[in-house]
Amino acid sequence: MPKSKERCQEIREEMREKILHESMLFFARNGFAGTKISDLSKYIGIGQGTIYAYFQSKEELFNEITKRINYEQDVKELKMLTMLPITAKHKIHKLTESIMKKLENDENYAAKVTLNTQMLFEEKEYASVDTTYRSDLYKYTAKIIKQGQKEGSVVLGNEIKLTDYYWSIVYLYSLKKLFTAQYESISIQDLERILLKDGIKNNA
Amino acid sequence: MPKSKERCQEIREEMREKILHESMLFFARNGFAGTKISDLSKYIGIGQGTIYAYFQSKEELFNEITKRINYEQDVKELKMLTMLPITAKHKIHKLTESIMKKLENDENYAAKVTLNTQMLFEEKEYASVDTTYRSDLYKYTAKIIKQGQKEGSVVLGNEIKLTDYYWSIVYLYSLKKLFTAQYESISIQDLERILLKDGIKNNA
Amino acid sequence: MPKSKERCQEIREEMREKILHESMLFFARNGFAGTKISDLSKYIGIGQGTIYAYFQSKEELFNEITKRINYEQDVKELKMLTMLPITAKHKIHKLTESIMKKLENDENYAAKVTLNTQMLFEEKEYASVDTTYRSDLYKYTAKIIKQGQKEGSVVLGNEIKLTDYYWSIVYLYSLKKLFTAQYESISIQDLERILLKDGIKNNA
Amino acid sequence: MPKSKERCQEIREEMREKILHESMLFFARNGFAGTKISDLSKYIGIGQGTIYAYFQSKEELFNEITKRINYEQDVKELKMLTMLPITAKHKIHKLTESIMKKLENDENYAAKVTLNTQMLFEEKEYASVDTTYRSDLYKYTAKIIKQGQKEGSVVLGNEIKLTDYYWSIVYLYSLKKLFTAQYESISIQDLERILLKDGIKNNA
DNA sequence: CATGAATGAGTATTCATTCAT
DNA sequence: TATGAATGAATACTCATTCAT
Repeated sequence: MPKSKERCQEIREEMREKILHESMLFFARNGFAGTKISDLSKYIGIGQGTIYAYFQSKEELFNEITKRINYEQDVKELKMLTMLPITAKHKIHKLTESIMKKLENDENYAAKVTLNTQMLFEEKEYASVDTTYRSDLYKYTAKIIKQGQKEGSVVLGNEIKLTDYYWSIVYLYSLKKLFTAQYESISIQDLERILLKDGIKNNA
Repeated sequence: MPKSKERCQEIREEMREKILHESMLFFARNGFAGTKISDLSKYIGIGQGTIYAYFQSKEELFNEITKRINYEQDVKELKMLTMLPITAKHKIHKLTESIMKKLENDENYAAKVTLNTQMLFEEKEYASVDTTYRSDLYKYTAKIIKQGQKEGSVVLGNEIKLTDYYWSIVYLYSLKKLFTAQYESISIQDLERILLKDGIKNNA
Repeated sequence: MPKSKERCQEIREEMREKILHESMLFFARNGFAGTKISDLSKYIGIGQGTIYAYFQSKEELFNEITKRINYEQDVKELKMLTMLPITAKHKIHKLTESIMKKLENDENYAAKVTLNTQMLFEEKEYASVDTTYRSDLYKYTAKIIKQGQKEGSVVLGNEIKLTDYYWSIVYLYSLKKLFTAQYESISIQDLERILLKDGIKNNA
Repeated sequence: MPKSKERCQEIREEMREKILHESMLFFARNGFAGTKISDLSKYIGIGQGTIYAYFQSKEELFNEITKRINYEQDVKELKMLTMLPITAKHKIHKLTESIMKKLENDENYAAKVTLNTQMLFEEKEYASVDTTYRSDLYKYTAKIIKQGQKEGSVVLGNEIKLTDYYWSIVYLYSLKKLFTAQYESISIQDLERILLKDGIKNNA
């Protein structure tokens, strides 16, 4: 009995995870308004009512998902990268490589990024856009850019704008991966070039 | 009577244009599912019924809009640019300049581009994505890229992929213009860098 | 000027008549709820607004029409027939003949009868059904039936019920005329037989 | 689970039947255009949405109902009657009696007949009016009439026209039953007289 | 005065949410 | 607890009525 209670809790948690997980992709593909609960539940393979056993409303589910999109791990990685005693060019290469790998292998990475973009476009206050994770991700990227500009390997210009440019392209290719059938990623070099001065060696 | 009949036709055409024009922006901002006819008609400043006097359904209106998004002018310009006896680098600079100017001044340019992107993501055959205008735009851009690669001013790589990369970023900044309050465009140099090898002089 | 005023009045009256006349048939065919003003006006060959220049509302038009359905002439004829010094059998024959002729030749007779029937079926008080004209028509018909029953030529039974039976069949064939493409009327004998005892000679 | 699935199917079928059944009467009373889904659902005692869980549209529901109006049982009965080794007069009496009884006791009989009439009047091809059931019902009735004419008990005249006449009156009294508050049926003799020569004994 | 485009109240239909099983 | 049928508020669409021309 006591064990079953725990087990029960576990099962609940599992189902909740499942819903959250599957919904992320579905919402990312169809948007909030374009997602019908009936379709979503069919997609997940559960009854419509089940969703409401775990979430109060479609909106709560969506919010929960977007909350989930946490870049903790990403931020942590990036932070460490920032502090490494290597050239900015090298850091940018590492970062880009890591992003492209995730985009390639982690299906949810694209959904995560896409939803994040969607949120920005919802009728929420645009001011509050700079949620923590984002500002952190940006902060560290900007730091690297600044370092690179000093070192002469990164193009000149406002580092925040360049940061935004760089990440926007990551968003863009997340969208592409999510929506286009025969997705073909850009190369690491192409993405790097957003920031790096194009030495002859890069593409030679 | 005969004159008034013509005039009547004219007025009808004007209203149709008005609806089409205003709806484009609204749909671009809110998406198809996210657009309510009641809101849209209020936004346009007409009665709900009026919309149905010109279009059979919300869907038809949307389709009509997307059909409207024609890049004829853009394609024509680009075609002429392609054939000019100047360096690819110069052509790319001209093209980029022209795009940025449109993005800055023509509100509908962003909507056009955004809707086009949305269309790509609808549940249509992804195969048929390469609608004419697009393929034309791509065709000429690719030509310039090829020229540039020969001339040594453009980065190496598959010219179609590079073309897609370049235009994708135009889409991206159209989205940004449409949806973000304090939109700040990238610089011409930033966009050029997608294609051009970065000579030291560019950003110095 | 004074003449033009009269003429104007005349023209107005003509148009009103036209609308009333054409609408009768249209309403008879489609019912009140099934009639759209847009369709009706197209059918009449005038603008929608014109109808509202003569009638306050769709309902007023309909009411005006039903008011118009006056059986004055019919009642007068029947009254005279009733008082004629001839056998009931003869009277019934004459009446039946007259009805069949009208049904055959007067297009509006069928519409008139049909609308009258429709009115009975509307959510009006069923009690008030016995509008004057009707009660008059019924009164005189019943009188003839009574006479016939005394004379032995008419079937036995409640004379009101028989009256209703007889006229109902007139309604029925009005409907048929109005709605069926290849309308074929019943014969005078068939209708008479509702009331008359069938002498061998009748159909021999 | 397996049992519950069957049961579920059963329940679905029941609801569908219920909607179909109740709607028949409502449509018969109010016509297609005159029937609002909101009113209908209130009348049935279900939510508006429920109707759409079983039928795609108001029109489909209406069509389904009219399809439902099957006279199979009636046709079967009549067919058997036709083949009985008795006089046509007797057959007509039996048929008439049976009809009057149904009209009296089966509320849906009137609705069935009324809707059938309404269908005839819809903008369908009038040529295709002779749907199977009807032609069967007519075929057998005509047969009896023919027999009666040979036997001398039935009035002369085209048997199809007489058949139509006879059934039209059944329609008529179905309408009356459905729509008039104090419905009073005609007598069996009155209906028989449409076909039978009036022997003195009949009404004596 | 006649018109038909524009309007918005009214009606059909959809879909988030509830609830009996 | 999971389900999916039922619900009705929200939304798409229609049509009687108005009004500028």
